[in-house]
Amino acid sequence: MTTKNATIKDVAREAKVSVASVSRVLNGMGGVTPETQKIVREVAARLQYVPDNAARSLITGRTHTVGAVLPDLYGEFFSELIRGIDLAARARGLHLLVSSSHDGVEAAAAAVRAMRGRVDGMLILSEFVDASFLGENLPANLPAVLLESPVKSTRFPVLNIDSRAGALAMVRHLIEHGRQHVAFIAGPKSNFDAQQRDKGYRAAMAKHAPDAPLNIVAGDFTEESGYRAGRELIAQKKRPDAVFAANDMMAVGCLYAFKEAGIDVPGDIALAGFDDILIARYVTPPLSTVQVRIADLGRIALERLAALLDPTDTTSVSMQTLGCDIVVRETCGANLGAVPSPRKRKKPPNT
Amino acid sequence: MTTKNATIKDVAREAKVSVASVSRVLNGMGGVTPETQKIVREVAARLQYVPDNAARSLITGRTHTVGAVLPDLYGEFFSELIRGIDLAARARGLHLLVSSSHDGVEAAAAAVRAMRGRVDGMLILSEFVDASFLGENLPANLPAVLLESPVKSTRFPVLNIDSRAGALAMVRHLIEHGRQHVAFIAGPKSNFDAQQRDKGYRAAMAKHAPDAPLNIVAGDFTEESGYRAGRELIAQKKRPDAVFAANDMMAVGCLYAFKEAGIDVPGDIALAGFDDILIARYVTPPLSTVQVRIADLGRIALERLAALLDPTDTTSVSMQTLGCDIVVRETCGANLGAVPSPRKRKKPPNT
DNA sequence: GGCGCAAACGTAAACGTTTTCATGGCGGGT
DNA sequence: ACCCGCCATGAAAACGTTTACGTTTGCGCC
Repeated sequence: MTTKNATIKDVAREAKVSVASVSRVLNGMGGVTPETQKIVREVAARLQYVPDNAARSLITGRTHTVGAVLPDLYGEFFSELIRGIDLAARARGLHLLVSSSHDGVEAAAAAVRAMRGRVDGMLILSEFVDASFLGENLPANLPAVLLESPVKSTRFPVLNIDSRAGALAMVRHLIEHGRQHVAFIAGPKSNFDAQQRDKGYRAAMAKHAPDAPLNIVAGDFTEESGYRAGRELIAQKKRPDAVFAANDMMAVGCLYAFKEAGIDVPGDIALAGFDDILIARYVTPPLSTVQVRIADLGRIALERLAALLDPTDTTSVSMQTLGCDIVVRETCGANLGAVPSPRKRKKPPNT
Repeated sequence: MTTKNATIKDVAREAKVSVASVSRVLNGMGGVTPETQKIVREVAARLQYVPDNAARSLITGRTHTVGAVLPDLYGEFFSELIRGIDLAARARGLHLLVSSSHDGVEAAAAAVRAMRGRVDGMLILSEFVDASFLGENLPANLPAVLLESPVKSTRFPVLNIDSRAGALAMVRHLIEHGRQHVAFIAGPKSNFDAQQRDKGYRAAMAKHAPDAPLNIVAGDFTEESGYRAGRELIAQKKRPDAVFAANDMMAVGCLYAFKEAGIDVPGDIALAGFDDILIARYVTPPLSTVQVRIADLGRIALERLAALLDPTDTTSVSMQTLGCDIVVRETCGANLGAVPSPRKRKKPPNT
């Protein structure tokens, strides 16, 4: 009998009760005699009955699914993010519909629209999303949480990483450890995080090294651009004694440029990045950086969305910001006594 | 009017036609006058009508969604796999429901069952899945494709990475470049890939270095275990002149052990890993390894599943194996003239 | 002008649930 | 003994589609 899946009616017939009672039992609604419950459960198990989700959500209007709309996903950031979301979703009995890899505003809009009726709410991380985008594409009454977004909305919670504070802390740390001229390798102008990190750099310089000149070179988050930036910094007549890159990949590229030029890190120039990607611990010397708890970001985003979905929850829409921690390794020069040794990971990597 | 979404009936009423005609127009079934079509489309657009997926799939039995059940995956493998799947799914107008992070057979079973009625087919990658598991948990008639699985089934296509061949090629490569005693750091015994790599090592030794003894030390895919294995190998009275680790993380751990002991890599001992994780290029010296095209794995898996879903497609159920490429960097000692320089990545890392 | 046929269109059943409402039985309080 | 209310249960409506089938309409042809 693998040919047809059992329905609630089959269960009702076999158990000699009505479909209503079966539904009540299986949903734990009460109002059913223990004996009846027992029979129903037995029959359901025997027939391998599993409720049809389509029918269920047709009538209830709930899908128990949330959508995650992400940009072209690549690497650690997104795997960690999804991981955090997935874990939190599972804990709440929610399913996760992902839609990643859309690289333009059109693709993002299509992704959002296509989720209509499939999800109870959405998590959106996209640089293309602004207020008007949401107005046009998001179905009415569909809750959504925005990640890493500059939009200030009263309709949607926004969850951001406090990149600015992280950058500020790192630059201050460099200065407090004796560096005077801290240069900054910027990220793409259109990127929200890049902007925040730029602001953090400027704020730290203004506050803690008001006499030092700002020294900002362009970058685009790639290792290649970090390498170019590194060479550019070396060529300056007055070299900086510290470099803060807007992300780790650029810091790594910069590190290679310095190595190539025979510059000692951190002796001649200190270096720091942002993100704490896995590679950071493995370059030589290990890279000091700013850590973001990405899985937490995903988890919290999902929790906020879940709160929106829960009618009994009355927490108001708001904006929230997640702090980051600076991770002192060797390139920043503040940890010279450290002994390099194999690092333990919390979990085994997967094949 | 953000309060209620329009239904097909609203459209029918406004357009002064029946719901059947609206359905026909919107699904392009023909049998409708061009003028009527025009009116219907206009009204539908005006009301922002979007068909309800639940109702639709209730009646058609199709969800246009595929499920991906994955183990507790970390890092690159996960993100690349999802990436490949997602891209291919989008190309076919399919949605992707992911369920990862289940670490036991019970969790896997629950994940599979919960997809019942939500998906048209599933992609399953889990060490807990075998024939009896599928029989018990997979709903009848639900197509599925198994990834990285030892099961031989006539009901499901299986898609594997040819880890064995990759391992064999790498060990042969080491031997062909003058190494005699190649040691192997094994992975977890229960892991399918680890088993395959073990077999590849044995096969290569048997064929290309029949006189050399097998030298296998235990590991569990963690860096930590690689480090321990490295120390163990150093302590052997007759040290190997090459080490092949079953994955890159262990190779990295081993590399640290060798560095700590003042052993020159690849001068004294050559080293190679498996996976080509991002870190491999960044350790010093860069790690030679075996590359797996993970995104391709995901893409092909989805394509096979899509073929299963398409009733007009008659390709028969079968097993398929994906080759891997060896990546020669510096630790294997076959590329001594190489100049370290910043590597370009195809894509910028995110954030 | 009547007949038949095809095209356009409408009616209603069906999908598998949840949920409202009605019904019957039964126990307890007066 | 009677009535009231509660509890377990069942019947049926409702959710929004698709689609099989029936009905109308227009048209050509004898």
